[in-house]
Amino acid sequence: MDVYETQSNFLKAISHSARLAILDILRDGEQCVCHMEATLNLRQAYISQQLMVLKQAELVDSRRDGLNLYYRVIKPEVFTVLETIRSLTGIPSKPPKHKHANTDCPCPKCSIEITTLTTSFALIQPNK
Amino acid sequence: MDVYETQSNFLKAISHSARLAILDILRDGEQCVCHMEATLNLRQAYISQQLMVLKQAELVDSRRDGLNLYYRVIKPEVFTVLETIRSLTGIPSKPPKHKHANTDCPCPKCSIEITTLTTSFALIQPNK
DNA sequence: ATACTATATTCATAATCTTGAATATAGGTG
DNA sequence: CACCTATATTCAAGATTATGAATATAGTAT
Repeated sequence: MDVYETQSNFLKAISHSARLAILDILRDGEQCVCHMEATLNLRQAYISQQLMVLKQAELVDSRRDGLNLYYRVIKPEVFTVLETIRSLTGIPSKPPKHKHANTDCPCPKCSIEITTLTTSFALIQPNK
Repeated sequence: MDVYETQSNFLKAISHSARLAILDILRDGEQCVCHMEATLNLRQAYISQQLMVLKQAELVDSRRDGLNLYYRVIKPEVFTVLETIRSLTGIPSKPPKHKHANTDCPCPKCSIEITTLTTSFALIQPNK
């Protein structure tokens, strides 16, 4: 496969608002699906679909802990790309870490960190 | 428009092999369309279409000099993105500058620089 | 086993992107 | 003005992506 093809495939994997939002969540470390669901206010199946795209692109991987699956970014350079894009599009650099946008996520990890919760995020609209 | 939307639109503009190839050509400064045509071995109308996409994304701009239109990248950060993507996809960093892949470009600029020509590039296949 | 929870997969349709073909236009030249 | 050259635009069909809905599965707990 052509080098530009390889690169465009990679870019295509992240050229999607929901996937960008997911990656942004993973910026602060692994998170379970239920957490993304609660934070992004998107249906579970939908998030799972997008996670599969990221996984196929070998950008993320998951780890099971009991009932929950924790996803994490395995190619940290992707954050460099996101930061550059952010600056390119004139979006203020790193927004405040959004560990948890609400308290609806019941996973153990969230329950613990819930105490330090402060910020909330705008919902993303599916597609444009 | 949502921030992630803005970012994904930007990414979509560059998630295309022909456009990546064009940007790569523009890495070394402005170039006329005829030059890209000769270098990439793609039809003029096609290249023009892709240039319009890049232009709409405000990634490039053009300057006329006589009969020729010279395009240049106006957001250099895009090269940072390309470099990072290159490393992400395991493609050896900057390839040799490909000023001119062949001698078929008749524009004044090419005629002058033609003397230092050495490298050639693999053709890109439209789409995947 | 049964039931429950968290997450994945399949399917169908709509929306968007890709690309070739034909054609138009703008600037330059005689 | 007539004609050439370089580049842009329009159109249409095919390919790919996005996404909702329904459903499946894997791990846990009883």
